[in-house]
Amino acid sequence: MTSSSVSVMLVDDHAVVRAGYKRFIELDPCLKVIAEASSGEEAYSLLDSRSVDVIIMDLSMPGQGGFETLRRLLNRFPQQKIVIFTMHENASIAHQALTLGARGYLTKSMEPDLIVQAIHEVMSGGTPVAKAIAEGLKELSENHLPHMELLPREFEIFICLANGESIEQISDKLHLSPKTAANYQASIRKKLNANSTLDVYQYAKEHGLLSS
Amino acid sequence: MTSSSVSVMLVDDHAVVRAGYKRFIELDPCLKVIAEASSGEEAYSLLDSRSVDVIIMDLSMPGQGGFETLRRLLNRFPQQKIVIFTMHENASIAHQALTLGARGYLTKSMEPDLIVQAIHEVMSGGTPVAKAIAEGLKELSENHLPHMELLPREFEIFICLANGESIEQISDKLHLSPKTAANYQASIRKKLNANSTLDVYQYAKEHGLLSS
DNA sequence: TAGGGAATAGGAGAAATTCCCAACGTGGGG
DNA sequence: CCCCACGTTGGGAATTTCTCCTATTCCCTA
Repeated sequence: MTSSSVSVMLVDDHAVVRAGYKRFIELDPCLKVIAEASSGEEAYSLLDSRSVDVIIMDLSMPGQGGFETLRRLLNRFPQQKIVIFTMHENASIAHQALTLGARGYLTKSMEPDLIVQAIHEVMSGGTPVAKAIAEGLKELSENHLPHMELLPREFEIFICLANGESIEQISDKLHLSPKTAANYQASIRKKLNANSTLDVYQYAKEHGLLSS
Repeated sequence: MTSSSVSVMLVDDHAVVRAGYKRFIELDPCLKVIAEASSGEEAYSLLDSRSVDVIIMDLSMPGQGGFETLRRLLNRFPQQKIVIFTMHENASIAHQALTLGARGYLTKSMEPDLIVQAIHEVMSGGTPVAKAIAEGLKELSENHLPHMELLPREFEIFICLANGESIEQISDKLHLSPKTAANYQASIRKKLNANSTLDVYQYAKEHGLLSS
């Protein structure tokens, strides 16, 4: 069971959105929103003067963004419970956030009462993750990321593709028949579960595989 | 018509966010939120049974997206006052929305009380636009970027493409023949001087036109 | 009321993609 | 030493997608 009173800080750059959280969170008498911040920097300095049990934080914020904020907060306050609450329905992003130390990953499309529930879960040591995201995370299975099973040449061509090079440019550069390059592209897409050039690009980007 | 009482409908896919609007809007006794919808389709059907003075609508929504919703609503109810309220701080997007017939363009980073003020402005025939956006619009009319000469429909599809949606997804979402969507893609690529999906994506990214 | 621009979509040919399969080398295990 | 497994390379054929052109419809405006 949870403690009698849980203090919460909201971090979101949109005042209107914070008001939305707040309304739902305060429906639960155990929860108290005792601070709000509209940026990572603000959250950071607020924590100097008062501590809170849980921080609910958006990822898309002006300034140095959500990830950097998360990193800094946890660097200074390693035990701080921080739950991400964002519009990004993306398992790779969630994975990154959780790897950095977030204690939960909720999305704005969730039913509001699940948010309250999630706060209690965090307080009792759990790591609430939005259902759709949890499924995505499972698929990703860290040890066996899709791009790990690309053959050497496939990987090489994958990087070219992710950098926006065309089949023709690649086949030219690597002295391959355009056919071969196209065949590689097909098998790469299959292994990465990508249906388009953009998917390939985004896969690479999400996994930090881009040269640029 | 004096604003003794103004009826408002909120359209946003995030319940939590709607709660935020609502709290602020209802601080003004003249304004009454009499309906909420979480999608364009829902808004559309709600309007069959009741009319409202002003619709406050987000642009990023699942299903048929904000632009398509705007287009359809105004097609059916040409006089309907619709104000966009979104996180997109981008003048190009605002320009498109206003061209389609939106009566205002507000952003979620605005001071909440300005939203209330903007509703009154719309009721008296004005077109409230977030300050930063208004400045951006001015600049846009002075410069001339390739994407400015995309037709409304082209622009809409361009945004979809830049977000990685396939021709099939787009034609499905917008109720177009795949042929039509493909044709749009061709003319978009021509106008933007892009040769691939990735080029389109990168153009959008460089100009801050992406949803994510 | 005629004209023009926008939206929609079909057709034909070109291009890209996919899937299947074949050839070739190389290196390690029998 | 030989053979086989596997990575690499690409051809062929069927399929899908893309491009360019054209046509239709609708709506707005002069």
